[in-house]
Amino acid sequence: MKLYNTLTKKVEQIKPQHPPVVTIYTCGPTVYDYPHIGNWFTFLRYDLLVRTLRANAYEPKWVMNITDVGHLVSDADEGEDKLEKGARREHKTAWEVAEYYSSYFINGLARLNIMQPNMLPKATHHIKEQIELILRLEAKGYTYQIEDGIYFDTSKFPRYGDFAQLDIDELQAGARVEVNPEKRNPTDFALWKFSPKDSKRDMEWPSPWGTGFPGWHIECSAMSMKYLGETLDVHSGGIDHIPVHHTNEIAQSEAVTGKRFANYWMHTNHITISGEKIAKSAGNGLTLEDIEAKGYDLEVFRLLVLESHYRTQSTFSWEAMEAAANRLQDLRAMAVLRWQPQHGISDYGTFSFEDVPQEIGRLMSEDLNSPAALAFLSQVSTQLSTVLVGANGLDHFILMLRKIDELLGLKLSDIGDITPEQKQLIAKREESRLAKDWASADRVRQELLKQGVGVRDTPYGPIWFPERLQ
RNA sequence: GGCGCCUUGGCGGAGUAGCUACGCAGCGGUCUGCAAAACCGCGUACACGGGUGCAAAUCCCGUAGGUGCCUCCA
Repeated sequence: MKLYNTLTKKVEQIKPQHPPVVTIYTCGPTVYDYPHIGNWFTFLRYDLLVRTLRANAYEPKWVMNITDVGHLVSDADEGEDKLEKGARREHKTAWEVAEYYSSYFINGLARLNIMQPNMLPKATHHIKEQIELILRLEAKGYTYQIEDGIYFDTSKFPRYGDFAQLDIDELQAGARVEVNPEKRNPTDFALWKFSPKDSKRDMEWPSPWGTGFPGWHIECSAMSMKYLGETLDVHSGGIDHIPVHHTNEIAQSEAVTGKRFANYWMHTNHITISGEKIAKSAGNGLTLEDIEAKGYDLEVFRLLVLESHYRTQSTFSWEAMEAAANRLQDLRAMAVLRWQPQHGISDYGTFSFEDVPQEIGRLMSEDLNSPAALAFLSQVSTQLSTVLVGANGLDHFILMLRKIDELLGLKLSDIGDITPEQKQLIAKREESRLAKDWASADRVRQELLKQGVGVRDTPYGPIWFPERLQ
């Protein structure tokens, strides 16, 4: 399987260190507010990575952290802790805020049918590991202390700017923010921050240097190494993390171990709404609830995510959601053929049922080309709606649906049968049609439509399909 | 101001040298009692200007527009 590697700027064949296991570390959410659909885009894309690895007979070992402390309003280690800020906003403690949004997030993964990570470690549960890592850095001479904390001296790590192709001097020249004048280099970052002397934080811990809390970056190194070892197979995250967060992770991790931190870096691009990026400050941070309020299943949202490639900046709009909803209806109409074997289903034309998931897997294995996989699936769906031969292919058809779901997570094989009453209505309509009682037949069709069941008449008899209820 | 990226038909969106995906919407047709269903067909898309190649949407240079990061942020 191939994946674009930010480290080498090339699409590469994945070679895990200890096949079939593939270790994956993903930068998870900072749990201080509701995630917006842009956040969910990225998590759906990591899900595709894990599903595709599994389809390739790998065993992904996936760790996603939950940042519940220390992520400051500015990545440059300035400003407030987001958790503390969220606490003030909601008149709760930082602990309560973290708990609430962690649960919400984990629940959201399930709602979106995202594969459950093997572990979802929290930063606050790994303070000891973070302190130990800072001690090791200190022992190697990478740290220094100033008034507000312990910092990593990036000038001691010569490859610092390589990963993000940063020109450090240019960054300095172009910087628009004031850097802490005590820092030795503008790119230096906090490993441990001291609690302010005049106030008490909700979250703070003792450390060899004084009471305080860990810097944002150190948690990822500490937890990934604890659970997945010193060198990861794959590290994934949002494209915005390349210049600061991941650059810092690499610096502090490789400074400690002397080994490469991750062999493959996967970065997901962002989505825009009306040509603008999603940002809380822009007020366009739609949530899953907003999608459901418009009457769309979350599978529709997943299909929309699949329709674009993870490395291109893509667009969200309600028009696009509508298109995705129509497309999903087609796929569902194909899936429910399994409940209508009297019409017969079997292998056909260009592809056998066995070939279909294989082809989808092949396309996904080419740097997660989900748009191509969907294009293929749409062709299959179109052909299947007209080719109906014999009932002996039913088992293979159901297996095909399951395998497609394993790859794409669209839950096509989960769609159940209609009720016996609804089947009776369809039979009743057939009787009316035979009697040429069109008024009665149309009345029944209307009744079924209200229940979300559409019927189309074919040479093989009536075939029902899930109709969108709006 | 610095450093990147992008520009494909009405919309979304793949493809990255040679048979011009796919979906949505639209139009025309077939089937049908009818059909909102299904199927078939259509619109001659690759920002603009140069260049390299037998061949460019695909490579190179330039122009225009957009956008990302350097603040928040996936």
